Amino acid sequence: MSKSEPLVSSNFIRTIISEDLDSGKRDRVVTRFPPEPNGYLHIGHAKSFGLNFSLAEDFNGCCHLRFDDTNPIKEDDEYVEAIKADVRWLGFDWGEHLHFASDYFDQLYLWAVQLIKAGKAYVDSQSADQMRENRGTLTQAGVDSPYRERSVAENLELFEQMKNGDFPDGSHILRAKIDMSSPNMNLRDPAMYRIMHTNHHRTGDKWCIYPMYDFAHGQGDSIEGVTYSICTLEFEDHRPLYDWFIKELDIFAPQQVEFARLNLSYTVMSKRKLLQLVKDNHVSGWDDPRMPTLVGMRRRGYPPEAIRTFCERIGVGKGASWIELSVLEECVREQLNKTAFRRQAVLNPLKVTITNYPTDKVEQLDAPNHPQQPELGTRKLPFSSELYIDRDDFMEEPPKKFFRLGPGREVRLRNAYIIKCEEVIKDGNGEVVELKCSADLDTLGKNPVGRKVKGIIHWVSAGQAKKVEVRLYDRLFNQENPDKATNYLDALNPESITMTTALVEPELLHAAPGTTIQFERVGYFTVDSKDSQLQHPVFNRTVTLRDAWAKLK
RNA sequence: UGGGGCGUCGCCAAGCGGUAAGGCACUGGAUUUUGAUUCCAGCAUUCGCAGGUUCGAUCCCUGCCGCCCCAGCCA
Repeated sequence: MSKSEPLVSSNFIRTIISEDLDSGKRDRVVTRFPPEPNGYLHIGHAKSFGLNFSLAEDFNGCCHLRFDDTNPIKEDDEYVEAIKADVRWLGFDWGEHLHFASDYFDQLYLWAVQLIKAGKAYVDSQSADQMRENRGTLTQAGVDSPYRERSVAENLELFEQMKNGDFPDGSHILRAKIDMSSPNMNLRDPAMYRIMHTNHHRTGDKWCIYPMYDFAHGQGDSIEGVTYSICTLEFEDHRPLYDWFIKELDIFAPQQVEFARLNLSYTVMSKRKLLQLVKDNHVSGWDDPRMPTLVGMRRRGYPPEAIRTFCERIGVGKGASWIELSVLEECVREQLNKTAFRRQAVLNPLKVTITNYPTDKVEQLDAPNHPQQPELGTRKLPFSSELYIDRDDFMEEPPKKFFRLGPGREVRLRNAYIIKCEEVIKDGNGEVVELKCSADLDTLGKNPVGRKVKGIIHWVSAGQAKKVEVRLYDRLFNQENPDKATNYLDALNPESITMTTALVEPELLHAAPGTTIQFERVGYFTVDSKDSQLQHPVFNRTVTLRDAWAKLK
């Protein structure tokens, strides 16, 4: 594999694979993404499956999608379908390789019997509490279970009875016989099978015993011929157990490789916490645009290409890392800047009357859909004597660096004329309610001679503008790491959503759900796919534009 | 404190014994009918600390220090 110009930076996993391929230790690359179907995928999962799928792509191998459905009480088909949709949305394809750990339940059972016969597994009849007590602590060896030396025949019979449903949940458990004094807790006779009289989303009531992760994962990898089983750091301690089962069973040996999971500033990634945000109505659902879930980001308007770029850009390592939100946002802007049509929208209107423009005239100006891509065409922009501009673009007593509108100042109306503020009208409370301006009607599509006008502001024509609902989203949490708060819920940003109405160009009323538009000088906005109705679009702010002025202030 | 990992710029991250890539952020400056975009420039004499090996060490060795993970019949 020689890449003339590496698009992505190298990482330790690529190095391992390249070396294995060169030395002949491996002759192909098979990876897998193994989610448990118990919730929605988030951006952290995207890092994981992005890694697995692109590794397979780059090394001409393949990547399987396998559902690790070994714990029926938490799993559901709803999640299976949602996960498949999310992986596809990001543009990855598992081809024929859609698998389920539950496909292997028969084989796993046979292997468990094999280990019992070899004296490597036994049925323990201690309670969960007793087992915990006898496991010892981090610095103290555990003690053997009183049932550890049961005969093979007795273990075989008990295990069979477990399978047949003769025992209630929790009464017995199958454990691997390894070493109760191992410094690695995972090797202190780990559980292999537990009794659960629960209906499984795929196998129904065929089974009432289910394998644990440790007795299913590596074997699933082995059955599928996975060469690299890439997982997160917390499984490092499980690797000796992973290898132990493979060795004792004498089956094809995949290699487990661990990398650091993603942490994104100003958000949380744990499924438990995301679930709580949903359940306690801190957000509107898994697909709330503030959620770090893929469904949430999709609804927010983040393009899949941006998320893929993000996953490549952040790299892969073994150190617990925190990625700044700005990295993600920049990926989103980068993608949207290339594709989003430009439109004008006023979020906080201030009336402007053009005193020297006929009151009954409506002019249809031509404005480009994209200033850098003329091939994307133009649209008609209505102009009249009554306009709205954004309040932020006017200051009665502007500071030196402010080059927008102020009394006696000139400014360019984007895509239209240069105007000059002649009069400021206030209401009884002293609040500015209207600006009377004159327009230089000789400045359409050209600059005036003899003077330079630096400021450019956006606007809409009052008579033609349409009112739409706009939701301004901001980070969900106030703290970079919400877990540093006593309770992460205390770090919730009370201003993570602001509802408002905006005045927009008329034709935006018909924008299709899911399309993203740049409101010039404001940000990117996506038509909400859930709450928008015909003639009543709801716009989600996907991300703001970079704002040098905001920094100057 | 037993075991397993990790420490390279504010945040990520290459580098694998020959004298510190890149991205984000930040700072200048140019172009611009988005204070956007684009462009150009700047941004670690130094790789947690202290020793050692070597002609030469971020890369090897030793010892400290700091951080993360593990005691589910969850994954």
